Amino acid sequence: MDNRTMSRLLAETADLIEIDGGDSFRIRSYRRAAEAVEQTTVDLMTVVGDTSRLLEIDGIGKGMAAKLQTMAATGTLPQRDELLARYGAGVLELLKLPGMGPKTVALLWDAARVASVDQLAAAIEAGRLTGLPRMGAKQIEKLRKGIEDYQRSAGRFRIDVAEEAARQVSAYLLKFPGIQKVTPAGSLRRGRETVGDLDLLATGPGCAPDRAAAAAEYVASCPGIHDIIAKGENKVSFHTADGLQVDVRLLPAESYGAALQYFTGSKAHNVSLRQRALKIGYTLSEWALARLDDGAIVAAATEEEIYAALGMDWMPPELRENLGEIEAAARHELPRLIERGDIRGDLHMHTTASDGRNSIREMAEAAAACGYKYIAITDHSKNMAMVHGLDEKRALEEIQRIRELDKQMEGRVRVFAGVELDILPDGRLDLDDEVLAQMDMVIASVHSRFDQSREEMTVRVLKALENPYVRVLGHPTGRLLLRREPFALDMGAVLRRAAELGVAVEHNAAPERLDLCDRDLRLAKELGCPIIIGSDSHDSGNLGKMDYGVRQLRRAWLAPEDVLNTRSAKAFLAALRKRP
DNA sequence: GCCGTTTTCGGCCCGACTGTTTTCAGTCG
Repeated sequence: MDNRTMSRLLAETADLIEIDGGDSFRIRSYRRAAEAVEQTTVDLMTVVGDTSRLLEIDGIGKGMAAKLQTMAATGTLPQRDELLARYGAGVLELLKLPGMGPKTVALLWDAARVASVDQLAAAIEAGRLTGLPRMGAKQIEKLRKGIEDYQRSAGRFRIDVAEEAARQVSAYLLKFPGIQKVTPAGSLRRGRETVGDLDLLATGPGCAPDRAAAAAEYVASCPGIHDIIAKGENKVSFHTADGLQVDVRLLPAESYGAALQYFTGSKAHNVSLRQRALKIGYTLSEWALARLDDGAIVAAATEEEIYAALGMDWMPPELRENLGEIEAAARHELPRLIERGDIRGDLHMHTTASDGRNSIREMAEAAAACGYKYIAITDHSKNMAMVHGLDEKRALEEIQRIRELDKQMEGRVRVFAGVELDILPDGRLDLDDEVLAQMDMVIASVHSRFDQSREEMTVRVLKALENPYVRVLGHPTGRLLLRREPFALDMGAVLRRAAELGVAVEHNAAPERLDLCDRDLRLAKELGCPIIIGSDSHDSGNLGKMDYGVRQLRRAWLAPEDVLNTRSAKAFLAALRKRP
C-alpha cells in the first residue's frame, strides 16, 4: 500500500467519524495525519515496522502509528470499515456536494435513509425531504442544483486554465471606477498545479464597507457567469460556464494584507500561523492581526507587516503549506527560491521534424526572445511512429542541421542536439547507441504501456537508466494532469539510481503535465538527484509556459543551484557529461 | 488523537454567508 492510499483511508475515516458525530479534535487529528502521510517523502511501507521512524513525522502519535501498521499489514482500517458498513460507501461521495456537510449527511441518513448521491436525487424527486428540520424549499433546490453541478463539473482545473479565467475576470473588475487592484489568492497564488476554485481579491475606494454594495452588483453582472452561488456585501461567488467557481471579495485597502494572507492559505499554514499568534497574545483574522486583550490592531495593510509582527520574514506563497516554512521564517532562514529568470536554457522542445509546429531556427529565435542562452532540440524517436519520430538516418540528419544552425546563431543562443527517446516495455531504447553517442542530451521517456505493473515499470525505467548515453529521465511519472492516472513507479528506487549514475530527472513544465509533484521534487533533492526543467514546447509561442513548472520547483523549496539549467551553457554541458 | 516556552492534562483558528430561525446551526474557506 502506498502513502497516498494510506492518506486517503485516514481522510475518509475522518469524514466518517464526523458524520457519526465524533469528537471534532479527534477528527482533526485524522485529517492532520492524512496530510502528513501524503506529504512525507518517506515511503511508509519501508519503515512501517520501526515505530520510532513513524513517530518522527509531525502529526503522527502512538495511536496513528498503530493504525499505519494495521493498514500496512491488512490493507484496511477497522474503524473505517466499521463506519462504512453502518453508513455505506456512498456517504463519502455525498459529502462532496456543495453545501453538504457531515451534519446534513447524518440528518439525511437518520431521517430518510439517504446514503448516496443517487438516493438523494431520488429522495428529492419523491418529495421525501420536505418537512425535515432545516430543509426548506430553498435548501432542497440548492441540493438539486448541487447534484447537477457535481455531475457536470470535473472538480479541479489546471493552473493555466484558472489563470486565464482570473485574467478575464480581473480585466472586467478593473473597469469599475472604485476598484483599483485585483489579486488572485488561494491555490492559484500558491502555484498549485490545479485549483479547485478561483479566489480574487479586489480593493480600492469603491470597496470600502459603506460603498461596496454597488461594486458587488457590478461583479454579479460579469459576462460569462453561469449562475450566482452567493452574493453578500463583500463577497460574490459564481460559476463560469465551464464550471469553475469564482469567489470575488471586495476589501478596504487598510485590511488588504490580512485578507491576502488569509485567502492565500493554505488552510494548514493559516491554522499554524494563528496558533503562533495566540501564543504571543495576538489574534489573526482576515481583517487584521490584533492584540487579544484590547483588540488594538497591530498590522493589517500588508502581508509583510503581519509576518513581521509575528517575528517572521515574509515568505513566497508557494511555500505556505505548513511544511516547515513558518519555523524557517521565524529563524530568518528561508531559502532563496528559484525564479523564472534563473533558468538559462530550455531543454525539451519539438520541431516539425516530429510533432512540433516550428522549425529549429524558429524555436531558437523564440528562445532568444525569452532570454535563454541555450536550448536543446529533442524531437521524438522512431517508436513514436504516430508523430513521425526520427529513425537513425533522420536523427543523424537532424544533428547536422542543428550543428549548422548553432553556428549561424553565433552564440546568441547555443543550440544543442538532443532526442526524446522512447523506453520500450522491456527497458531497451529505440535508437542505436552509435547515434546517441553524437547527441549532447539524450532524454529517455516512457510513452506507452500504462498496463504494466509497478514492478514491471520500475524495472523498465531502471534498465533504461543503465544506458551510458542517457543523461535525462523524461516525464518519469507519466502524469497527464486531469486526464488519467500516472503509471505507478517506485520513485524512491528510480531517483536513488539516477542520483548514483548522475542521470538528471526532468520536471516537464508543460501545464498539462507538470509531472513531478512537489513531493517527488523534494525527494529528488533529498536523494541528490540532478534536476532539470524543460518546457516540452511543440510551438514557438509556448516557451513562456515554463513559468508554471518553475512554480512547482519553488513549492519544493528548490534554489537556483538545485537545478542544472540555471548554469551557463558550458557548465550545464559539463554537468551532463559527468557520466562515465 | 496529538502535543508541550501552557509539558503528561487540558488545551486544540476565525469570520462570512445562508437559510431557517426568532437567536442560530451548518458550511465554507
